Amino acid sequence: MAGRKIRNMEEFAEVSGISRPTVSKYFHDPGSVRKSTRARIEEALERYEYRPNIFAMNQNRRLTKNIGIVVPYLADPFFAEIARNLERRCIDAGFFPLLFSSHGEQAQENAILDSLRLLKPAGVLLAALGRPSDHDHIKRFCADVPTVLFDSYLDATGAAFVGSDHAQVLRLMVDYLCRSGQPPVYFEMRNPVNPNANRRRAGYVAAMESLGQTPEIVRVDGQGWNFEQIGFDGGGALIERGGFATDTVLCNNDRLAIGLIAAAYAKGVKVGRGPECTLRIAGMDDHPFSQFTCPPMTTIAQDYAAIADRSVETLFNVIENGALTEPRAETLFEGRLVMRDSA
Amino acid sequence: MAGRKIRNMEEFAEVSGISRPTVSKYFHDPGSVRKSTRARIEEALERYEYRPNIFAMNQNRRLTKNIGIVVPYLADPFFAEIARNLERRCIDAGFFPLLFSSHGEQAQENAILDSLRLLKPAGVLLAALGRPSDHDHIKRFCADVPTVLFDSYLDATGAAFVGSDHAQVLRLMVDYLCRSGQPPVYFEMRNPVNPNANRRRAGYVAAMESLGQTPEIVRVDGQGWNFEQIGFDGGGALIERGGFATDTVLCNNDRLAIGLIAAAYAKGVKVGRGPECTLRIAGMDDHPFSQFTCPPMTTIAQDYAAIADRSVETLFNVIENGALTEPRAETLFEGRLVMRDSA
DNA sequence: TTATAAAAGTTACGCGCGTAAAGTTTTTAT
DNA sequence: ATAAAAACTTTACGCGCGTAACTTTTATAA
Repeated sequence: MAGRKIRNMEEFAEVSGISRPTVSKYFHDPGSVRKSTRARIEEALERYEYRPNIFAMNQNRRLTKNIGIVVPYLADPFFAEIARNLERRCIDAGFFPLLFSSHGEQAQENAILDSLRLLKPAGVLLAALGRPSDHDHIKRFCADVPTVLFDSYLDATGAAFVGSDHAQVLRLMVDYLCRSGQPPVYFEMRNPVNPNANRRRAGYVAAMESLGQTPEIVRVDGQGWNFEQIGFDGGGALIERGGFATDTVLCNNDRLAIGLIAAAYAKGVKVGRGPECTLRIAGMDDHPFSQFTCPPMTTIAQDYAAIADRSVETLFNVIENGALTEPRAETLFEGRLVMRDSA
Repeated sequence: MAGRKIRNMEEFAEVSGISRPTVSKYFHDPGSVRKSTRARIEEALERYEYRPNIFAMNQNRRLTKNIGIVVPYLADPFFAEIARNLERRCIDAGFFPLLFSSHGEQAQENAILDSLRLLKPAGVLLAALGRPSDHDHIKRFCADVPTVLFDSYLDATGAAFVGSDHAQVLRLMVDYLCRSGQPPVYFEMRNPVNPNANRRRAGYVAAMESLGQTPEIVRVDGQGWNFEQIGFDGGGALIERGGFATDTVLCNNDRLAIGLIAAAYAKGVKVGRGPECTLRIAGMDDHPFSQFTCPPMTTIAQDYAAIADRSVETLFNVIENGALTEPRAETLFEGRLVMRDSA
C-alpha cells in the first residue's frame, strides 16, 4: 500500500512487471495465467491497490459482468427484500448488479431499459410494472438482452419467467379459510397497479368455485402504491357501512391487509380466530412486517430466497447457453401457508 | 422511426448530415448550436431514435451526469423512501442516479465506493453505515469525489452533511411524554447498527436531565437489521420479567417500536393513552408503516422530502462551486411530533 | 459589398480497456 | 536433449465518445 498512484492498467502492468494484455487476462480469469505470473500480479496488487475500470472493460467485452435488476417499486418491502437477495447472489457469482426502480411509472421503466442497454449487461432480471408497462418496449429490449422476468408475468416475453403459482397459492388459502370458518370475501383495489392482481383474483374465483362457493369480490378505490393507506381507508369505510358479506376477508396482498387490520382496530372490530373475534383477515406474500401486525397476520409465504436463487440461476443459464427452450421456461413456486392469528 | 439501426454517434451524424463533433456538442447542450443545425438534428432524432451511450460519454468528460446514491440498508423502508425521493430529484435535474445498498456490511460499502469512483460521478449522496464504516476509506473517497453525507453523521467527512437534529427531536418527544404522563424509559439495541443511535441516546439523556428526570436506558440483544424482530423478542422478554421502570417507553426508532407494540399485544398488554392502557410506546422516524400499527404509533416525523431536497440541492452546489465553506456545511432538520394513539 | 465574428466542419488524439495476430520465452512431454 | 505445447510479450486496432486545433462556411454588421 504505497508508492505512486496507479491510474490505469498500463501503469499497473508496468509496476508488476507483466504485460498489459496478460494483466487483462488475469482480471478476466485469474486461473488463465501461469502460477508464477499470478503470484507476481497479486503481489503488486497488494502493494498498489489497483482495480480495473469496470465501465471501460464493458466497452469492448462481448460479455460484461453487469447484471441489471429492475423492480417496479423499491419502497415496497417485498421488492426491496427480493432485490436484496438478487444483489447478493449476483455479487457472490462475481457479477456487478445495478439496481433500478421504475417508481411505478411506465416512462421510468422504459428509460431504465434504454439506459440498461447501453450498459451492455450480461443479463437483466426484470420485474415489470405489469399492466402499466409498455409491452412492446419491453419485448424489444428482451430481444437484445438476455432477460429473465420475475414476479410479474408478461406473456411470451423474456427468456424465462420465475414467479409464484398464484392458482396454487389461492387454492391453499381459500381451502384453509373455508375449512376453518366462513368462505372468504376477496378484497382488492379497483385499479390494481400490483402486477399479479389479475392472476390472483382468477385464482380466488377458481378456488371458490371448485369448493362450490360463490366468489365475492370487494373493490376499493385508490391510486398508486400506497396500499396500506388504501386498505385502511377503503376497509374502514366498508366496516362502517356494515362490513363484509362473510366474516372472513382475503386480501390481494399483505400491504392491503395491514391497512385493513389497522382499520378494524380503529373501528373497534376484533380481528382473529378467537371466540370474541368478529372478523378474520388474511393476506398474501408474507411481507416482512406481517408478523408484527396485531394480531399477527395469517398469510401465504413466498420463498424470497428461492425465487431469487432460481431467477439468478436461470439468468446465468440463459447467459451461458442462450434461451434453450423454445416456449420459454417458466418456474412457478408454490406458497406455504403461514398460520398466525388474524385468520 | 425507421430505416437502418443507428449504432453510434458517427452513424447518427451521418444520417443527420451534421458532423460528429457538432452532434456531440448538441447533446452536451442543445442551445450551443445554431437553430437550423438543432432543427436538423432533432428531425433526425425523431426518425432514428438514437441516444448517446452515457457510459462512453463519461469516459472523457470532466463532469459526468452520474450521481451515486448509497444507503446502508435498502430493505429498510426509511432508506427506501429517502432513496426514492433522491432518485426522483436527480432525474428531474437531468442527472442519472445509480443506487447502491451496503447491505449493512463494511466490505460492501467499501466495494461500492470503489466502483463508484470508476463511474466518475459528478457527485455522491452517501448515508454511511456509521459505526461499522471504514472511516478512512470513506474519507479518501470524499477527497476525490464531491460527496454529501446524509442521515448518518461522520465527523469532518464529505463536503456537507444533511441530517436531522437529534437533540431537538429527543427534546420534543421527551418533553411531550413527561408533560403528558410518566417520564420515558429509552429502549434500544445493545449494539446498534443504526447509524444515529448514539446521538439519539445522548439527546435522550440531555433532554431528561434538563427536565430534572433521571434517564433510564434499557438495552436488548440482537444482531443485524431485523429491528422489528429484535424489538419483539427483547420487548416480550422484558414485559414478562415485569415490564419497564415507568409505563412509558421511547424507542430508538420506529421499527423497534413496531416490534415492541406487537410484543405488548401478544402479551395482552394494552398500549396507548386511554384509561385502560398500561403502557405507552413512542417511536422515532415516522416510518411509512407506523400509522398502521395497533394502536397507531406516536412518533417524530422526519421530513423525507425536505432532507432529500436539501441533500440534492447541496450536492449540486458543491458540484458547481466546490466545497465552499471550510468547516463543512451542516444542515439539521427539526422533527415534528406526530401525535397518534400509542403514547 | 466587404470585413468580421460566430458557428460548423475536419482532423486527430485520448479515455481505459478488450482482443487479435505474430513473435518470443518458458514449461511440459517425449 | 529436443520437440511440442503453453504462456507470455509486443504491436496494433477498436469500443463510443470528448475535445482541442485548425480550416471553411455562414450569419451579422458596417
